[in-house]
Amino acid sequence: MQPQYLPNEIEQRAQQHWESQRTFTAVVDPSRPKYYCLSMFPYPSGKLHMGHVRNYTIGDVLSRYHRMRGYNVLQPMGWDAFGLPAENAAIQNKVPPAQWTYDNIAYMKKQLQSLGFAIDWSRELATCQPDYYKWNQWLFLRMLEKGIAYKKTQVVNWDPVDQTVLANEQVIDGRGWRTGAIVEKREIPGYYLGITQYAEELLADLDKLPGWPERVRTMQANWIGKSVGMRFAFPYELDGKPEKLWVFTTRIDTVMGVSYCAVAAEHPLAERAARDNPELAAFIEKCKRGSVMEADLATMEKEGMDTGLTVTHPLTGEAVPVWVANYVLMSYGDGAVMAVPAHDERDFAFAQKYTLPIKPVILPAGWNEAPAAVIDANHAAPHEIGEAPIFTPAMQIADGNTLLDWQRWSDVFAQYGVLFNSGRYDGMNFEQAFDAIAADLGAQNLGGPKTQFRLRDWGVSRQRYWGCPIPIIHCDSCGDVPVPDDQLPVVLPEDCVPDGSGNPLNKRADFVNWTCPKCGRPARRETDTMDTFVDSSWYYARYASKFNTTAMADAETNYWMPVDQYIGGIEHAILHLLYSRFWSKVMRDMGLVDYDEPFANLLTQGMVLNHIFSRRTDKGGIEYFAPEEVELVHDAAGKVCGAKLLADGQPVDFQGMGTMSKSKKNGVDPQALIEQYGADTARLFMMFAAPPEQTLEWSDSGVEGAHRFLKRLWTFGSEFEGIGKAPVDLAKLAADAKKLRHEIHTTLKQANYDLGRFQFNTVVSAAMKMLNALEKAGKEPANRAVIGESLSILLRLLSPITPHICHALWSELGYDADILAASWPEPDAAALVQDEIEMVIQVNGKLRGSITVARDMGRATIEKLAVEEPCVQKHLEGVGIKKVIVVPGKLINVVVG
RNA sequence: GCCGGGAUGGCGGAAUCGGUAGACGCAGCGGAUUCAAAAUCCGCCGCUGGUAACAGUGUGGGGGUUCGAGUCCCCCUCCCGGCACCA
Repeated sequence: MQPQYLPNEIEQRAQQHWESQRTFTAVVDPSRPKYYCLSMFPYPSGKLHMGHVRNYTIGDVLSRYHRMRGYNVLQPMGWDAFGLPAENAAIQNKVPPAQWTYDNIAYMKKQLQSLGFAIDWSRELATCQPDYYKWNQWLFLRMLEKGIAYKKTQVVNWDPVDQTVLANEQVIDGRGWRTGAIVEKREIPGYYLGITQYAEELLADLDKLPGWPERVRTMQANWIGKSVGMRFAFPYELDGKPEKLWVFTTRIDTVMGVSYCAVAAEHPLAERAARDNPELAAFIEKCKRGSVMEADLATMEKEGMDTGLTVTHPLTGEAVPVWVANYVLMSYGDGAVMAVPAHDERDFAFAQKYTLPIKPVILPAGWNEAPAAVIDANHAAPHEIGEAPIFTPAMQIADGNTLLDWQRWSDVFAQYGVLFNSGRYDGMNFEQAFDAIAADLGAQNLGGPKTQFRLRDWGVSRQRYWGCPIPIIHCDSCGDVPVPDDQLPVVLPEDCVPDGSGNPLNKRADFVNWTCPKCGRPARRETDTMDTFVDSSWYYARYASKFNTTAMADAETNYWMPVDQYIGGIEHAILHLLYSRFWSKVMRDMGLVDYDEPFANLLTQGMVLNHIFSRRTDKGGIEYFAPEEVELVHDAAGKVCGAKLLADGQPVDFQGMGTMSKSKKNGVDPQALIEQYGADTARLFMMFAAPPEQTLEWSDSGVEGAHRFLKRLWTFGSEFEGIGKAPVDLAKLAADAKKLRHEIHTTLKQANYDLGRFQFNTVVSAAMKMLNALEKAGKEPANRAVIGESLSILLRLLSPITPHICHALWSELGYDADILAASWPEPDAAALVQDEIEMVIQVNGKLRGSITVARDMGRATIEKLAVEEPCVQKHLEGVGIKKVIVVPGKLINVVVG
């Protein structure tokens, strides 16, 4: 047996073995439980990075582990092949996105194969292939028929220089990334999918997903954002006609504290008011500038302007002024809100900025009389910042010289409680007020209770080339006509080269000019393509029906689905996972599949981070630099404070740590690592670095150690060639052999527990501990029986993580032919028991010593022995023993004083 | 800004139910081997004081609960992920 560890040779041989045996080809087998293990498919960006290695190694460990436990395992792989980076590459290199994408797939597939993943490559798919996206189009048409898909206007980022729609990612500080032009919002028509029709089920079914991390379910529930409240109207008259301003609130109990209403800039009332108010028109224009991103809107300075119009409070009949506010979103609810400054932080700040009245209407808890006065912020000087008063029942609230502090104000006023200042609703609690006000509003036909969701419908139209064509034909006489099923797929031409100025499909006469399927006259084909989240919303189901050319899903889909273990980055916690859940439910309701939820168990991998460096371009755009092109500059404390580009020595901006990605050029390619140390070392190192769910800052220090361990394992194993064939007699063992066996089995017990909770880093340390123990134990014949058993445990335990070396050692040492066919090791209960146990002694919770006691020693004896120890006696001077706490098998705490 | 998560030696991390903080590695230091180096092997390794025994101190910061807190509760800081057209 070769005494040297030669990873390249070992790995090639193992991979050839698996390929020739078709080991990982999955077939339906009802006699075994199935285990569908799926890692999120990659975008073919060019090369793998460490985030991929982490993701796919986790999936592979779980696949191989379950296979050894007797499951029928499917682990497929494919490519999320449509998307923006291919168009960016085309702009830069003038290569068609299709060619760039297929080249990348070929390269990355080779990389994945060299890592030895147990993948069924026969089911490989790429979402840019017509036989895949045909079914996107087909299901889209079914949704259109059912009213789940529909058309309305959408707001997009518009670059006025390039005359093109920009993705949020392409907007840097409100400017186009290439042109530096200030981005505008623009309304254009687009298709939407009615995910809100499923909001209730998507929320309720989170309870059916106990195998998902709690945090992901919480994030999804918050995103769906169910709120029960009141939708009601403020009546008004405009241009001689009676109208209603509809708003939604979850705090109808504060309605008597309304001091104004705020509407979005796009609200019809705002636009009407701007007609004869140039100043307001200018303000509305200003609101419409800038990006459409919620994060931008939320961090914006809250601004507003009085429209001069008023509406009528539905319960008091008082006139309520209407303001336009940049923080009100047209896309949420009715695009208008009632404002109660006394009980809402945003309204509170807004009211002080524009000196609007603040009227508390909820009596603070513990108060039994109303505050002495209602605050009148008109008397305040809102721009002077000072200390807010602490309120007492007897105190005058109005303070002419103070800008009130919300923190302190809300300590008193923001909670739920009993109403005051509210006329006939005084003295009611939330529920009573809700019911009474609902009745009063209902009687006037001005609204009532409503459940509202934060979730919005899913806009799927993209004004981009490299995506799945939306199968619609626009006819002047027939309107928007769906492409007939027998003409699907609408195939995307693969030879276009985008240049950054809009969708090149618009310039392709052979694509655009078509005939109307209804009337046969000349018509235009839709050139918008679908959001790439559509592609990734059902690929997991297609792996199962991969070979079916006549149906989207079939019986095999229902055999493999749902995915038993889904593994992917935490960044997908909301969008991708929610869209996939929605899409599954739509497919179910159309009778295509029989499951409610696509992913039974979810493991969310933490991001692999690396340094991000960038520089502003002359035009105001942004350019990124790879960490290896850059030299770090440290401050006195050794912290990174800046960086220089090696090429020109000029400074670049350090943007902190962030997820490895193509667009930020901070990915680390595993290729060099694999070539130098082998795939097993790369896999072992990645699993050892941190537990899977944890964020990981990239560093290659420690790779040497992982490699060293594998070398030691090989060297140790090479001295025991054929040991697997030797008879094992565990009946009579010497004391040190018994001790070794105890150590191996307790370590195995811990490792199996850790595998069950996906903590692979400690499984690796368990394997290291086992090897340490074996090396220490001595190789004399007396120990050989235990060494033979231990090595078989160690190799099986480690094989999901480092399959190649374990495959080779397993057969060289003479165990069965294929380690993948071996059973998973379980600890022997007899080896776990110990006759003596060490217990720790504390005095007042401080560690002072330890004693060794017999396994079955009684509590009283242990207490007595412990107290007699010199390390305890030392601390008894001048004090008495109050009590003694004994934690069986662990510690004794003597409390003195 | 909102939602979710995180912070433990010089570094990555461990500590399962509130019970020995620092497992297992990396780096470092000392030694063996070697003509020498690499590789390998042995030993030390939180911080402060001490030759040592030992003592004090220590899990982002502040407060609390407890015989006992990295772990539970309250407040704060910083970092990461998401915020609907990056995927």
